[in-house]
Amino acid sequence: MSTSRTDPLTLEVVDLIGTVVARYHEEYEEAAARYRLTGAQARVLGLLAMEPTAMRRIARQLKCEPSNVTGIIDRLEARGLVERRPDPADRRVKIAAATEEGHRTARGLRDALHFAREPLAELSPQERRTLRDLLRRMLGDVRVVPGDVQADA
Amino acid sequence: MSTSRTDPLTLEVVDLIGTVVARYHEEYEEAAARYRLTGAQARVLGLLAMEPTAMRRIARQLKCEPSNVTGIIDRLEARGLVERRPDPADRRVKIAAATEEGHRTARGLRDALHFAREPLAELSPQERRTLRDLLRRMLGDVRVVPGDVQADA
DNA sequence: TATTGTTATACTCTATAACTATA
DNA sequence: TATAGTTATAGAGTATAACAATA
Repeated sequence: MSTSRTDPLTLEVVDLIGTVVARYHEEYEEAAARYRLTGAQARVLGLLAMEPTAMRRIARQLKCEPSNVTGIIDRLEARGLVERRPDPADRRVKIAAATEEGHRTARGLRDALHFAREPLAELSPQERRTLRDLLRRMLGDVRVVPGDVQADA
Repeated sequence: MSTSRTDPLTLEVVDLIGTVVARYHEEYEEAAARYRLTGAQARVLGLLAMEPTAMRRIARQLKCEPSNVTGIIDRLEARGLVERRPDPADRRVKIAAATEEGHRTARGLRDALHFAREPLAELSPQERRTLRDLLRRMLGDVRVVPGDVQADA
């Protein structure tokens, strides 16, 4: 399989994707830094701005150990961006939720992500559709949309 | 500028790119872990497998402070994957280079990166060309190819 | 017993500042 | 004096193991 590994065209596309990945991260870290957040903190805040989430579930979404989430939430909570709430249904679980200020920060963070807009603005709607379709096929198309549905675990 | 920010098509493309970025990183970390390397170590080893490089330059390419490179190279050197050589031209600089085993590891690492091949294999040559052109335009086309030419500093 | 979140510990990456040896 | 690499230090993310509270 994959006779294409050394094919120049494939290599160039791979290289371009690498560039996209690199630029995406630069911009993400930059935007986070503007709010004095680390990448991990910004990522978690973004999650919580979508939906209050139990610690365990945050760990799954971050693909890290639950013990790490404690510290990240601690730091966000110390800055008033997040709060821990008890789960009425199960007294073992704690649900982390963005505060009002947390939501404001998450909004600002999202707006600061130039990458999401500027480069794509170069492309016409038709071209964006083409890009979308190619990316979909590249990713196998089996994209579970938002909620993540704990397809992990 | 950017009236497209809330346009569903653009949002979907942005989301797809986010998925590409996430998958790319997962695979990278996974491949590195298979060789008991951290992401940073794998990245540096990859660099050095291309070309022996002075400490300062490694820092620029990693976009981190030079002091951090010392530790990363220390750990790679302790495992026999990298060695430090003096620069005949300037006795202040040290040049890090991959050892034979370092080159072998870098090769294995590269081969382990399925992402580079599998997903692209789904696309026909014509589609890959289209994807290449779209990505090029998206990235502004001003891509300085490999060598990095210390376009930073 | 099993699970949730936490604590304790250790390692790596990161930035900052001060140091050394060259230049 | 300026630069290359290092050391020292501190903060953050990470994994592992052990623990309390709850299920």
